[in-house]
Amino acid sequence: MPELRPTFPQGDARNTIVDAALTVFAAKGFHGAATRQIALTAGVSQPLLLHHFRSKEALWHVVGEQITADFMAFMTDAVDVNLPPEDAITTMLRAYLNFWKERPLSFRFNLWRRLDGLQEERLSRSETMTRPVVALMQSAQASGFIRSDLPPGLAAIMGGAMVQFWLDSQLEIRAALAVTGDEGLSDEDIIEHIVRLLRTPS
Amino acid sequence: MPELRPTFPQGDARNTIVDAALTVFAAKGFHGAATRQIALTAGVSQPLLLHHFRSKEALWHVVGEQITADFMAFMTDAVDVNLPPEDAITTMLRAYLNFWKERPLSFRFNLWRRLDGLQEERLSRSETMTRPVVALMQSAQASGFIRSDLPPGLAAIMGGAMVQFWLDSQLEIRAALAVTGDEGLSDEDIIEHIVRLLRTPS
DNA sequence: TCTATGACTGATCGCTTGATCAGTCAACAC
DNA sequence: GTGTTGACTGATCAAGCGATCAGTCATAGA
Repeated sequence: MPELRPTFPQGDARNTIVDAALTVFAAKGFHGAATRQIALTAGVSQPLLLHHFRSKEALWHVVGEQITADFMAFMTDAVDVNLPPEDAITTMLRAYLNFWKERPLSFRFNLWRRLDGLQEERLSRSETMTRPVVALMQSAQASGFIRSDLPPGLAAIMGGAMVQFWLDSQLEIRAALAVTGDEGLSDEDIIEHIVRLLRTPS
Repeated sequence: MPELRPTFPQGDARNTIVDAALTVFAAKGFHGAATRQIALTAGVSQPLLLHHFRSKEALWHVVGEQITADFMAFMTDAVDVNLPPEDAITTMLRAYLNFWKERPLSFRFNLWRRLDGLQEERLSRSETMTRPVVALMQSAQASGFIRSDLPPGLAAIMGGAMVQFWLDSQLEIRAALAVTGDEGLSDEDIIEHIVRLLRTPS
């Protein structure tokens, strides 16, 4: 017997909407995205979207929270603080890079979020995400691996800055490298270079 | 004799509108900003805004072009390639940092622009801005100042990435530094650290 | 079987948006 | 004067927006 209306399993429509929201928000930002377009992308009616989420703003918030949660879970899983410092740092940078690389929509959403979000929210989120990295740098410095003339907080930040920039501006960077004929750098090359900059000179 | 309508010198209203547009665009991005609010900020009527600029998009474009032009002029002025490598690089980083620091609105506008803009436009703009820096790094490397295991294009990019990140996330960075008690880093300290990372280890 | 709950939609509301238009007024050329 | 140009405004338009509401239908507990 044919069903006139597709019956989703519980919570399925909701997830579909969140996915569609990520797609549209990532492309156009909060103000550029229309709830109607998100609903269309998800294949549901626009009132349904507002049935599951109190408002457009609430939906935006849910998408962001999910990304943060995914990221934290992923990093917690990937980073092993018991590895020797070089491996621990390399692994962490690689995990960071891969997480966002595999989620270009989430990455772009986060860029929008940084501009739209409140300063305060931004700060607490950043602190949560930075604290374990700082601790890692600190112990790697104690063991002599990270150069001693660099405050560990700064080492964490600068490593992150360079990976972030590579993710954000890969096309531009390749253009800059092409000027001197240094094309074809891989993700792994970049990580190697970053670690070499941060470690104690031999 | 009192003038019922304030008579601006030629082009004055236009400039006032551009200034107001920078303020509102920087705060809310393209889609978040309303032409009425820009006009209100400028103290003129909204139709006047569209009299001077064909459309909201055209105004956005003019604001962006002006920022790019200002930046290029400023950097051309500030950078002296005839200085010894260390001074040249330090001067350049300092100029870059100061330019954006003194223009927080332009800085924020540029962040929006990177998300809204077309990939293609982004690429050509970036190349114009990066090329002289790469050349500088190249000559600084030839003289032995910049570490030889770093492609000059990458040195330029990583220096830029760290300054950019410092500008973009100063609050977060200070929070990260506070974890290990390394507060109170000045702009000058950051520049010193960046140069030390890039230079040939002694 | 009756009732209640909740996912879901079409129609529509009130508002804001970018843009247009008719018209005013000052400045300037002739 | 006369005419033209261009800066400028109030009124207004059509479109798009987020949100609401009445109503349908399937499910589940009594």
